[in-house]
Amino acid sequence: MPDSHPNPPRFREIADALRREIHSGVLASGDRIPSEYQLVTRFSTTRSTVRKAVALLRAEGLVVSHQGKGAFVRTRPRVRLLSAGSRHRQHRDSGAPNYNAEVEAQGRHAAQQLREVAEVAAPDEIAARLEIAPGTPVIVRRRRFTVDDEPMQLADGYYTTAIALGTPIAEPRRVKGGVHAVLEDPQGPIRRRVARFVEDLDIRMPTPAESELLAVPPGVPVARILRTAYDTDGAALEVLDSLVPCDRHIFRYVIDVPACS
Amino acid sequence: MPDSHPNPPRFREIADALRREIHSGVLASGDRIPSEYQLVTRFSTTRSTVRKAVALLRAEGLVVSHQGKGAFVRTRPRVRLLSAGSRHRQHRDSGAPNYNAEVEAQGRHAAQQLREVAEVAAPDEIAARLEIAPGTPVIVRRRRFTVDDEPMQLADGYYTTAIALGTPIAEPRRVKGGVHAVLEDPQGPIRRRVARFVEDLDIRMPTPAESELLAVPPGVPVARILRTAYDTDGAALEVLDSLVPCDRHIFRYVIDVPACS
DNA sequence: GAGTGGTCTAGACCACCAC
DNA sequence: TGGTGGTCTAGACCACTCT
Repeated sequence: MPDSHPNPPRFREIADALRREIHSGVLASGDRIPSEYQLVTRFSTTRSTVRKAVALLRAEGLVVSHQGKGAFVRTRPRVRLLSAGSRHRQHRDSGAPNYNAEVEAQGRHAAQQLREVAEVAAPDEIAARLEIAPGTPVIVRRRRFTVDDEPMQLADGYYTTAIALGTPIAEPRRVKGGVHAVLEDPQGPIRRRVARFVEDLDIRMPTPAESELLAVPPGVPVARILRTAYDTDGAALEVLDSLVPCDRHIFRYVIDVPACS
Repeated sequence: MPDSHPNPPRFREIADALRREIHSGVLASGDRIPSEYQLVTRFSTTRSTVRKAVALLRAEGLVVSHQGKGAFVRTRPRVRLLSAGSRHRQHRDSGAPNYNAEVEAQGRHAAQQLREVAEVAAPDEIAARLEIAPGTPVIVRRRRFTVDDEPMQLADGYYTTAIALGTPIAEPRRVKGGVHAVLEDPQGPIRRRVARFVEDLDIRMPTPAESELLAVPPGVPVARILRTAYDTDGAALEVLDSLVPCDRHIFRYVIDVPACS
């Protein structure tokens, strides 16, 4: 006797019921949700229907499932990513200013790997921001940040050859004091002051390749951040192209309003 | 003769093939992708398998499907949301500084509706930022922003009664010149200067209720932004709680680095 | 080996759309 | 009316995990 599917469809009702239990705390972070067969009997339906309900929750980032073990309510330990001009110099000893310091301040262990230093043709978006022609050779430093051994961020720094060649920035090893220290070193060859950052955030779902690199479960968006650093004359010094999983971060921006109109 | 499913599963291969066609331009923005039955014959599989492949693309935000019509490659017309302290005063005549001005500058029509002005008990997150006890009565102004009649943002502004009562902020109508003008009006009762904003972005998948309010298709993340405005003494003046669909916006932050260390 | 989630087939009915 | 996507059932085999 198929009384058919009224509004809302069955799988949605099941997902709603589970979502309520998660938000109300009946199912806490890390708990295993009932197995598919348990849900089949509880809601008296078939397995594909409960699977569709669980898939919805997975797409919302509320649960993760592991073959052979079960489906679990996600935990979201998060790191705050802070962008604040006024604190930039205090923390610039890491390659990505603020990042390491922020993480350590939250009692966790931050690390970064230098994946590659190379000379490449500038991609369009990078070239536009560095104010050079697309395809011009540029230096790229590709890094990967981890927190407690979990991948947290991919960050590629781009520099014009005019700035980077002949400096530690173009060398395939870590830069003592960080790249910004080299840019600003009053005794160094560059001697420019970072006066402004412009950050563009594009938030979307990851491609399969990206979700593998960052080990993000399905249903978790990523932020693609293009941060351009300018000197006091308004010339672009660096473009940082980074990719961060949104479930592992909270973004915080501090914006000071000048007194003059 | 079931030769079973090798690595990668069938539905993933199908999704990959379609994704390549979308990214390579074979299927352009707005194009209809092949119907499910066409895909069934093309990949010689069953309908549920191709449906699962299309569901993946939908979850990635690459396609939207309409019952009875087909599935289409998504178009993403976007508005830039700019947060820059230095331009704040130039644009503050709208309720949400910068927003209207930014949109109009991009040649589109921005509008806002005042959904409600009410006195409510302060939610925890709001209370913490306003530096008052949770549950204390506060004034909330709930607004909805549209661009070319499409919902683009929900923005609820919270104010302490100490600040708002007896001012236009607590009145259920639009505030001439915007709320910030009232806060800063040198002839008005408040006379505080907005000196700093702190924005916290939490990016996640929407709840079903939220996706309905904002008319976001599945597979599109939302940003929940809590922006606190502080005066020159560091006292909180306003907390703006907003929700924006990420596929309709690009976020831009301009951060000025002070000269002194 | 029992239990779990992952994938797939085969077929059905429904709701919506365009002709 | 025929085509489209949306939902559901019933049953199968696989891969993984735990005991």
